[in-house]
Amino acid sequence: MCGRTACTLAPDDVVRACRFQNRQGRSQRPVWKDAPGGQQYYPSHNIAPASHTPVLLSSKHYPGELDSISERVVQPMKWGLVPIWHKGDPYKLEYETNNCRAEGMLTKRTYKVPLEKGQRCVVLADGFFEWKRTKDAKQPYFIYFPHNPDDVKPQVKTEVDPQSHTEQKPERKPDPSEAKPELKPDPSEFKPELKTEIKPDPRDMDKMAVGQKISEEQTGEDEEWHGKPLLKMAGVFEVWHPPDGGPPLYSYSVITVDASPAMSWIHHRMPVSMTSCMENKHPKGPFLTTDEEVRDWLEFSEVPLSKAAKSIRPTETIQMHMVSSIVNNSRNKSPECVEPYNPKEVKKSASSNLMMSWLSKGKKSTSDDSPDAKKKKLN
DNA sequence: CCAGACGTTGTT
DNA sequence: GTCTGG
DNA sequence: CCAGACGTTGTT
DNA sequence: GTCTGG
Repeated sequence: MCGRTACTLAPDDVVRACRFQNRQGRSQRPVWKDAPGGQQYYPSHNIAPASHTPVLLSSKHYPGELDSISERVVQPMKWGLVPIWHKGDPYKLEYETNNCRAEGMLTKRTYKVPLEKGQRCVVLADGFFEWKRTKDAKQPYFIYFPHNPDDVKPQVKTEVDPQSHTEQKPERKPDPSEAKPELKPDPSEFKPELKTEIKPDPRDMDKMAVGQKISEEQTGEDEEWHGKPLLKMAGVFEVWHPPDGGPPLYSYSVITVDASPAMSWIHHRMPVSMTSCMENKHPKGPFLTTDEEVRDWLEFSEVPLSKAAKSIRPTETIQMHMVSSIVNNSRNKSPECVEPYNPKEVKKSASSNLMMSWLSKGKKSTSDDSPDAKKKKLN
């Protein structure tokens, strides 16, 4: 499934990473548009549903306003689709709409209605998290688009080994749980960490500025994006109008399918990820020089829903690695959330154990609202 | 006709 | 067990 | 998705 | 707003 993501690029870099060929065959970047209600996108290594995150859509949804600037728009939208008929607080949905099952998206009211209005979008992220559940533990993984998709394309092999596609980094050995998911329960023991720690203020993360001084127009020749490629997930969005006549709320759902072999050993569902990209400066020659998957999903007026829906399928073009369980708590925004995690080096001091046992028996009163006493440092 | 739902996940 | 908040 | 709450009164 | 169940 897809219930947690990371997205750390500043708005400027998000649109740079979304370069595309426009209808004239020229390189163009989308135009950034803030959410109409003023909700902010906060770059973060740990993003939970209900947050506003960048979403790519056709500028034909803004006729006469943005479609003359660029063919595409990136706009923050709320994760968790709010149906157009919803009453009450849009942040208190009575149903789960973070994901949309592809199998039923053309019949279920909540998704059929926006899809038939052409409200297809592409959700942008560094990657997403998935928790592999074993007997008594759950191990989080970070899943993302590979730097060199060529190396990830499923090779034609006679022997079917799901794990053969999962390891793209030669310098990193497969982790133990990857070796034999069925027979070998994850050996890493995870002490349920009672971290109440909060790494505050996601706003101070725009230090990933890329040295670009040339500010081209969206329509000129555009520089190539040299940073990490963004993961692009098929989505559906809705526009909800509050009864008081305030600004509309844009929200989205990530479309999911049954997991491909590359992922099914972790989880049985996965988001629909676009495999095409534009970075083609590969030593072995060009591979994918267009982003026609993205185009087909976004261009609702040129590609009918019936055709676009057929391109919905699981992908093998992904990479993944174990991450620390500090990602479990969505209040932890540390970069460590996405860093490769090595279960071998379990760093936990005896003092922290003593501290934890001391904490666990010295509490449990009635109303625990003391915001102090929890200034404990991670690790 | 009106009333009420409108969704996903994982687990058993 | 189930809902809310992040 | 996971973590954490899940409640009320009256008094300061 | 639109579909399903009664």
